[in-house]
Amino acid sequence: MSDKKKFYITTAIAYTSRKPHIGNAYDVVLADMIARYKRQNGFDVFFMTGSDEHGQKIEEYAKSAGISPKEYVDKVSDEIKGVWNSLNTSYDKFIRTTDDTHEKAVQHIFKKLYDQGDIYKGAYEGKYCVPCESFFTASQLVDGKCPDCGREVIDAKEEAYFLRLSKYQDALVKYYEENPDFIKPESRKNEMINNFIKPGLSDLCVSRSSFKWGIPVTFDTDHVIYVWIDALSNYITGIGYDTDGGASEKYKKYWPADLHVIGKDIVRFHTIYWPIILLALGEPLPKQVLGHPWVLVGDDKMSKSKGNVIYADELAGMFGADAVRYYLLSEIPFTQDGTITYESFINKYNTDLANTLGNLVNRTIAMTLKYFGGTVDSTGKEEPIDEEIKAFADETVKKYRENMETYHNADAVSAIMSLAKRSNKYIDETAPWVLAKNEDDKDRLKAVLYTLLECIRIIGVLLSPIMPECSEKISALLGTDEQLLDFGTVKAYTVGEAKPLFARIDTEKALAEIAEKQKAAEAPAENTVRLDEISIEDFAKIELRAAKVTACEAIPKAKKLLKLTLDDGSGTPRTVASGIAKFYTPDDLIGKTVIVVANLKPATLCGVKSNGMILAADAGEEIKVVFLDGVEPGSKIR
RNA sequence: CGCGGGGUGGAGCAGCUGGUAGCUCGUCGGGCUCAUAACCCGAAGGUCGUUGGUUCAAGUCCAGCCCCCGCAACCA
Repeated sequence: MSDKKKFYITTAIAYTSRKPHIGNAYDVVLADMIARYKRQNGFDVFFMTGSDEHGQKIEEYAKSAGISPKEYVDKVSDEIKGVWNSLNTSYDKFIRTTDDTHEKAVQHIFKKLYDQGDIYKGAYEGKYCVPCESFFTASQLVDGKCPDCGREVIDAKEEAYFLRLSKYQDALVKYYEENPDFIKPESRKNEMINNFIKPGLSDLCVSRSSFKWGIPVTFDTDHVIYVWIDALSNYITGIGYDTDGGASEKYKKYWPADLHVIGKDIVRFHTIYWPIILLALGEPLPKQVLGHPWVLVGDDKMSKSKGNVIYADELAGMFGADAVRYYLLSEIPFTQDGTITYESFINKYNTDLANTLGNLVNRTIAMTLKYFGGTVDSTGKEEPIDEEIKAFADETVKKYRENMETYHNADAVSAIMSLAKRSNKYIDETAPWVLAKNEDDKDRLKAVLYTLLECIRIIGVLLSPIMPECSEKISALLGTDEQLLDFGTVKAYTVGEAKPLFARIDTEKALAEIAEKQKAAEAPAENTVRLDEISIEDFAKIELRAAKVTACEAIPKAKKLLKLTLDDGSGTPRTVASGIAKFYTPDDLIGKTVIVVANLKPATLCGVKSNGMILAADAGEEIKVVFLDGVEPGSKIR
């Protein structure tokens, strides 16, 4: 029986639609750092991550891949594990929402909430257009009619199950008030309160009947349990929660979670829906939710279609897991989105890891070997300057701890690097190579090297949650695994052979290699994906006409939309909305002739009724409208 | 007036409860040679988006405005 304090930490479970990119991996690396830090500080840590494997999207992806959803998620789930493992993450459990135990537990949870009246069968009520088979809210209607086809709509309902959020609203607000640190960073809390709670919570739809790939509602098999209850529950089902009160020892020990580490995009689910589900179940609420920012590539969100995705396991393959962890943990700010590019990655690697840290260790070990055959102890002659660096080391440990406790990891890392820099400076100040020339200075030289070795040892220990491999290498080099952070704990050193910790990267060469690889990988990418063959008859169904832009204006509420008025030769002006406002001004377009898809089903965008679309090319980031010269409006195009 | 975040030396960021504007990279000059062409020192460079207010004192508090970025509005 251990009397260690427990610490239960989770990441968001990754959605198995496709292989996770480095932004998804940040979640797990961050959680892993915290888990390792807590372990190092004597906590009994349980660290869980996993994959979220249900939903319509997966059903569709599997279908287009020609395999069953289960086969599909098995594959992606393995990929996710592979990426997590490539980053040396120390999770204790990887839960999958297709695990039998999870599915059963979720069904029990759903049933329990239903039985006690927190979930009820209701209906989406709305306006329904029968020919279009679509639901609309009153606000979507145009003149009270179907915004798509303009026909009359009828009142209609679609059955679904709902969770009563309103019932627990007050309890939730109270929890926020009593636990001011529940949501981190603070700004996200304000967002939740202002955006969702203040206006009043409306009940949440927790089932779907439009797709099958999910956990069935036991007592109503037309319905499948929707993501909220399914995915969020993983945090308790994964450690053995049981609605019948027969929860496992593990559950009793670890719940409530001490920290949910998640991306900022799902803060709402973890700080409103999840607590309410728990309130309804009568279980304690998690102590804290950390909503971290995103990792962007350059200025952009990563996305496959932009071709700017960076994968963590590939980076780790090239430069090592530690380097990837180091970048993520030192370069991503606490509240704002961070950025990664190959250039910045390599730059950071070279300056911090190779130059500052690696070189410090290397030169110190080399001198210890050269001047003392590798063995040095604390009996050397001290001088006042030694006190300075010792004080600096103590200060570093303090700063590091403060920042680690509040998850300001970038600041914690920068404190460590400051000590490495201070140590490099100390070498310059003491000039060991000068001392080595004079036998009388031998004692002084010993003190200098001993001081450096102690600093390096401390650096190594501090780094262990951030770069576990590097930390181990350092302790192997120093021949000690002493974890105490007090300066002077280790009295004597016998060092190993000097080996660079991080080899410098030749930036240009590395970038060229990466570019090469990308080119090879990009060739068969989305741009060149071909659709199925169609017949000439199919093509003939599309009516393309030349049309002259007679008027054009921006749509006030829309950022991307322009409203065009076209002369298509029919005599009546045609209105079309087009998402090109970022690339064209109205003046650019007026008087020009474009190609319009004339028989496209009308739609309403931002309150503008659009009859057709104009043709434009995706030119990288830009969109270029296809213009025609010298063609009469109305001319047929084929 | 949909919601939220942000605008700090060339780039990327710190600056919590107000009192000499910091860090990393980059640039320029110098030093050293133990070390991975690494390390150390110095310098140049900021009206802290803008206007007004509170205060003995404001990036730091308040108000208005401008710009950027997310989300939402199903970019036909």
